[in-house]
Amino acid sequence: MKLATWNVNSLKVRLPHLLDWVTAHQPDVLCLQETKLEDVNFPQDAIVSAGYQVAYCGQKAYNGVAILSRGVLEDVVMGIPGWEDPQQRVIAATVSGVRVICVYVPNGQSLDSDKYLYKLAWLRALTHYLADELTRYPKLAVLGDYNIAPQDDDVYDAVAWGDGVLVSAAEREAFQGLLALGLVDSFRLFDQENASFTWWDYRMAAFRRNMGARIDHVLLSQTLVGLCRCCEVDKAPRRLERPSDHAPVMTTLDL
DNA sequence: ATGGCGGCTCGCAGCCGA
Repeated sequence: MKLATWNVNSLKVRLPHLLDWVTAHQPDVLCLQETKLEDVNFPQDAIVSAGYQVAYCGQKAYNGVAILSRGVLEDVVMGIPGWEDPQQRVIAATVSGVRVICVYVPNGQSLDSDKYLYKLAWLRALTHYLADELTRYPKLAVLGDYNIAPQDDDVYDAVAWGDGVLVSAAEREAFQGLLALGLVDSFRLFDQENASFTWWDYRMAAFRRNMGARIDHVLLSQTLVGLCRCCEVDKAPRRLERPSDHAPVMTTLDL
């Protein structure tokens, strides 16, 4: 079973890239973030024609998440149950007995912003949600754009990056709190190239210079860790014309 | 690195992303 996540930064603009990519890589499950579409505008027909079932929850201009699946999507849940959030950032579904949760963690903007406080509160709510989900689903995968680079080697230059969003101590503690639940960063189960990133700023030729950050992650419960065969970032779509600023991350399970 | 890009909108300027 191939599980993938991709922040597409507008599904309307990136739909051709998405259709090419699923044809080339044939993921069984693909989690999308930043669809930036109201549900009435979701390109359901094109995705169904590509052979996928899809569940989505979006809004105008910002945020929006979706799960595409080759197999039947069951028990779809939107948002973090019991935690009111006007922003559409979470969707969950069960596929072949695997509980898949797609997350788009808030960016936070800057450490002195209200958006940063929202990010930290949001991460606390997510942590409680995932703790509960782990008691219900031994096979749990949490994929998405976490907007956190967990370690210094997950950014191109930790000194230059300083103590901003993506790397601040409180955000990294929140990420460690997810791992403390028993979730594992599947990327780090395997040898990886140095300076492996999933996001590069559009500005300053950041991709060409590999000035990026690893902020998109596939976390697995212990049961799935034992079945995990590989995890890789596919940088190819970032080289296309009008790319998303994020690359897809793909984790393969022996299922 | 934060002007510089690229998405969005009660659009042509400003907000947001990361």
